[in-house]
Amino acid sequence: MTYRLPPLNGLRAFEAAARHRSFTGAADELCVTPGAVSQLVKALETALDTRLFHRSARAITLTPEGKKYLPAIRRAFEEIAAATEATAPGLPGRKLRLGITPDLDRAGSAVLRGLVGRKGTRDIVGQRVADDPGLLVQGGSLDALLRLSDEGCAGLHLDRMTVIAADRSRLDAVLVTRPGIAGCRQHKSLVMLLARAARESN
Amino acid sequence: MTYRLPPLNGLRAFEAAARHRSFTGAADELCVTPGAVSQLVKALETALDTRLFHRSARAITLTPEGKKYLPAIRRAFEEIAAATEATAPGLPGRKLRLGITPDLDRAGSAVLRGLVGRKGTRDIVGQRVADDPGLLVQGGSLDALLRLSDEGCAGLHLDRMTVIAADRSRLDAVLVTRPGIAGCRQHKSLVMLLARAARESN
DNA sequence: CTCGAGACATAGATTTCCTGATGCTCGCCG
DNA sequence: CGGCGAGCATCAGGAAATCTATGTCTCGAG
Repeated sequence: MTYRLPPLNGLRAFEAAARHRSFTGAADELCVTPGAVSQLVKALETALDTRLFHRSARAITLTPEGKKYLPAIRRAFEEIAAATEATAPGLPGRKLRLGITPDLDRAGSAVLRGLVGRKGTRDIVGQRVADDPGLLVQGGSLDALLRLSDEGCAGLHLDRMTVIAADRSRLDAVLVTRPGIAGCRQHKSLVMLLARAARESN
Repeated sequence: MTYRLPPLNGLRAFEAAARHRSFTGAADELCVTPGAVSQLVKALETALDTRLFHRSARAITLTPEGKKYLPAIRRAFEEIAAATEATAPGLPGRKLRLGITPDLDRAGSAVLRGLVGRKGTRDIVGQRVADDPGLLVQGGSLDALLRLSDEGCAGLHLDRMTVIAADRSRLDAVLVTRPGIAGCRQHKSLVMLLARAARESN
């Protein structure tokens, strides 16, 4: 059996852009520039001869065709991601080493305190570190870094998060992750943890 | 949600190679050289840090990890292919124009005669043409060409088929298809038709 | 033993892809 | 109403990935 498949990297850009409702957001996730995402999506649309997004100056929205197309693509990627994680785990048999910058540590978030604590969680062990994405290089001492700014993170995976400080104020933080790790079990566990904490403190 | 995905083109090469049990066969399908497939698979194995094939001089076989990995990948590609065909059909609303070379036409296969007949089938209309893959260029008069040789088909999708002649002898034919069309509904229908005819004449 | 098929390695060439700059459009706000 | 600012499109140039071509090796068939 032979498959008729569109450009797969374009498909990935499409899925990410749809999820973020933004080419810029997708670009952060994919560690490329917004222009690259724009080109990938356009190439996909050309290959399909079908428009997937409406573009306006401020936002993108899915066309009916895009809406129809997306769920299957999402399922397919979930399937691939799950199988990959099962066959070749991203962080086999160890915890994700999370760095937390002094700024954030000082804010005294309850969740973060739990992560830095004696044993961390099953999947994560936190530590206070300098605010330096350079610690994330291959072979470095960190797998991910939670900080306030997204500066100097070219080529790194970004997730924007809200962190609840001790005084119940909300901080806009950025979880910077080494590519190749982003999306593995431990990383998902971390993102979930932070998202739940933010959601529960309304 | 963020996905951890391996190199998608390598995944495609992996799936095709597993199906053909051969890098060369996969290369035909993907319209590249066997060396390219070899490199894509190796890059995938490196990214996963997991060996997917055992290589011997004459053949490749899946490792246990490869065996475990394959079904999910296959399901994912099926999902994508189906969604793509549903959202953006390869040959929207028309029949596949199949060329049949004089050699094969003369052999007088019953199935082929049916295809060339007045109306063809629901999906296919056949015609006798010269043995020239050049007819398959974009904008040309053919979508696929059934012939005996695979010469001069660089960059075109190949499927190897068996055709039953009028005298019940078996001919090794090659179905050459324009890339971008291979795998669409009409093409699948054609491949099925020929495969069934060959199977039924044992 | 020789031959052929097929996998691998490498180098060079080609193509793809990404970046960075620039321009545009739209909504917001003074 | 006119000046931002955010975000997407586009383009040219360059970086990076990918493909081809060639040669080598191994194995199995004859």
